[in-house]
Amino acid sequence: MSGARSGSRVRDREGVERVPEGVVTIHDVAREAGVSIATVSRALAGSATVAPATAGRVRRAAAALGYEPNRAARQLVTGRGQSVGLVIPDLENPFYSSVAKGMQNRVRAAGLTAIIADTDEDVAREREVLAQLATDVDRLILASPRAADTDLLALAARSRVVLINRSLAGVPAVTGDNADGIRQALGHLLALGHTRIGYAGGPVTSWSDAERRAGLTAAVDAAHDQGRGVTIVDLGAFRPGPAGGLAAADLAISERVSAVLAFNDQLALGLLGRLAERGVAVPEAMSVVGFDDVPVARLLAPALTTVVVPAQRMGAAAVDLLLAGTPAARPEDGPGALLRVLPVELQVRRSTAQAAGRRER
Amino acid sequence: MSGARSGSRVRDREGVERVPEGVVTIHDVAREAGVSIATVSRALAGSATVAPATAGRVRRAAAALGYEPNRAARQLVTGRGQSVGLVIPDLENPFYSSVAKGMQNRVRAAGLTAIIADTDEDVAREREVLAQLATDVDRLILASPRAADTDLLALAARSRVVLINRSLAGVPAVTGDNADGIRQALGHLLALGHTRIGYAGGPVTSWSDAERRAGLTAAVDAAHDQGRGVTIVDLGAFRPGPAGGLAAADLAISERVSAVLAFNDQLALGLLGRLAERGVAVPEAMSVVGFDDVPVARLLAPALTTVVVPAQRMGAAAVDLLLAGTPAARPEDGPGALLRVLPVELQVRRSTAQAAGRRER
DNA sequence: CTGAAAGCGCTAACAA
DNA sequence: TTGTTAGCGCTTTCAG
Repeated sequence: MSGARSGSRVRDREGVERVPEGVVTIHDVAREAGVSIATVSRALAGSATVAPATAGRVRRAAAALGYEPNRAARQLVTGRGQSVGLVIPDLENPFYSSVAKGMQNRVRAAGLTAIIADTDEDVAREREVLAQLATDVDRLILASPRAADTDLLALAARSRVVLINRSLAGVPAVTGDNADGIRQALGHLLALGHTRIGYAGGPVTSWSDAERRAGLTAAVDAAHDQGRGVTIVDLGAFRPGPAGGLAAADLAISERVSAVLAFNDQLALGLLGRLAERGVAVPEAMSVVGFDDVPVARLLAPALTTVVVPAQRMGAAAVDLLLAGTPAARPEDGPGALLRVLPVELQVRRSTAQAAGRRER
Repeated sequence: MSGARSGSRVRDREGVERVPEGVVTIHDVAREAGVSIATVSRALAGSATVAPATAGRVRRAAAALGYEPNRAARQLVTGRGQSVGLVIPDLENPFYSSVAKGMQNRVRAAGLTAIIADTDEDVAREREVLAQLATDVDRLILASPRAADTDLLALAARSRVVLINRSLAGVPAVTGDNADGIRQALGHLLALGHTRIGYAGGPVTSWSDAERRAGLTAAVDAAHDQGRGVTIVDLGAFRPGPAGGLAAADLAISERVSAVLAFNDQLALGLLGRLAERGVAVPEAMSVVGFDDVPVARLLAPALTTVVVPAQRMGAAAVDLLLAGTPAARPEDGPGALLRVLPVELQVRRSTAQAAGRRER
């Protein structure tokens, strides 16, 4: 094994010395600093067993040469990759864009790289993506995964996994406080005098939707206990894009509800658009509440009343959980042991008003 | 060098044979198929110099064992990575979300992985990101880069680079037809009788904005040649987010223009919001035209008239250009040689109407 | 505290 | 057509 192979290539065909471009290896640094490559490796890794003077010399040499360690080589020997994967249902959904942004920022701050994959809200696609990603990434963040519990568990057994908007025994996860969010939203509508309220749900496979529905049921029960009557009309399950909101709007009108709680802002956006098209004034004739608070929500006319979910923070939190010494999955712990629930808050804007019947107050 | 080291680990401490999980190497496949690792490598790479029978055996063995080649190892030896990087200014800008989505889809279809990095519309951040990315990716797609020509050229000399929304001598690029788009938009406004039109520009560092301004000037000159008078009021340069649109709206009002051409939809969104806030009816009192056609544009009330730029297709096209045998950068060719200009089309919706003075027609 | 040396899993000459 | 072998650049024992 010849120890001095690199460096020769810093001379081009004319034999002129040039700055080695991009191909500076650990050997070059070693030669420059007058030490062995092992020492360079240790010094740059911040090992305590390197004399301060030596370490300084190495660091200076590395900087002077513009040395950047080769990630492939490092990964090959350590077996641990330098990247984390993020799987999200739809990059064009602003909520996930924000999650991705927060995640990507934090990942890069940690000196790692973020690999992002989009599954188009499709289970089969998700499976493909996961299989492909699993081969070159051993740390994964899954946002709103549609996969079955067993598949997720199998994945978590091989790789470090953090879930966003889903909880599973023993797998660390980050979610928003769905039940509380829907409770706040319902409370707001009740305070405005609405008694017949539609719920435009998300996909049946959505864990978040299940949580929000459960929270809604609980909140309705609580209201009844306090002697307040409310009727929730289940408008159905919709694809969580604006298109789904169109259908939901028509249903809301024919069901004669005075307010609609939408599974997410995308749905609410579609609702607003269709309602305007059909000449139903918002909020005068119909109140609409969203969920997520995507950036455009406040720019709409009327601005959307919605539950603020800290999307970027969720992405960042997931990274933190992933990078922290997450204990191995232990199903005995049950869900919740590693669950980070972020608080959410209702943001009242222009899309909600008093129920029509109560207008005279 | 011991040729048979792996495989021993398929027995765990109790000595029970198990399916080797995730650590199947080329050696395991070679043993299973009864050939050498070199043959496995060739067979799986689809080399023609392998006997069909052997190739079949290898492929079967690989499948049976669930073999997935180690990317780090491959990259280390070939020097060529399996991933392509995408650098975009802002993931939360829906236009770039779409670009990212199109890019990511195509990249994954090609069996590669997409690394996405966000620069927050910041030159310094972009530099950082580029430096970090350059170390582990040798194929890069840069969307609307803010970096100086020289830096970009230097980068292109080391890595395969494709630009989106920027053109540079010898570097392949994909853009929308900015001049034509603005021409269509202006023509629409002229047809509606507007004669005093505001232009809400993007950042001064934006190549797209420069193109659109140039296109606007040319279109105005053409109009004058046809005896149609138009005055374009430069409202200024704004950060391309909705916040920028707020300021632009106030300026548009005080400048008494009857229509505004916005650099992009984000700006238009902010404009619409602020205009509504100030009680200026759109389109009755003020027409607004955007650029990009982000998904929400059609959902606004009023729906936004805008220039449709095929964002996803741009992302995909950039990948195609990147993966095709792109010729090395040859500045002699000048810009244009490797430039793929995608057609754009004005989509007329509700945010534009006849100029107030002409209402009586 | 430092250096020598052994590979990580794979591809690509070079032989056979 | 196939096998042998030399590394890719790096981390990490194991000796000094």
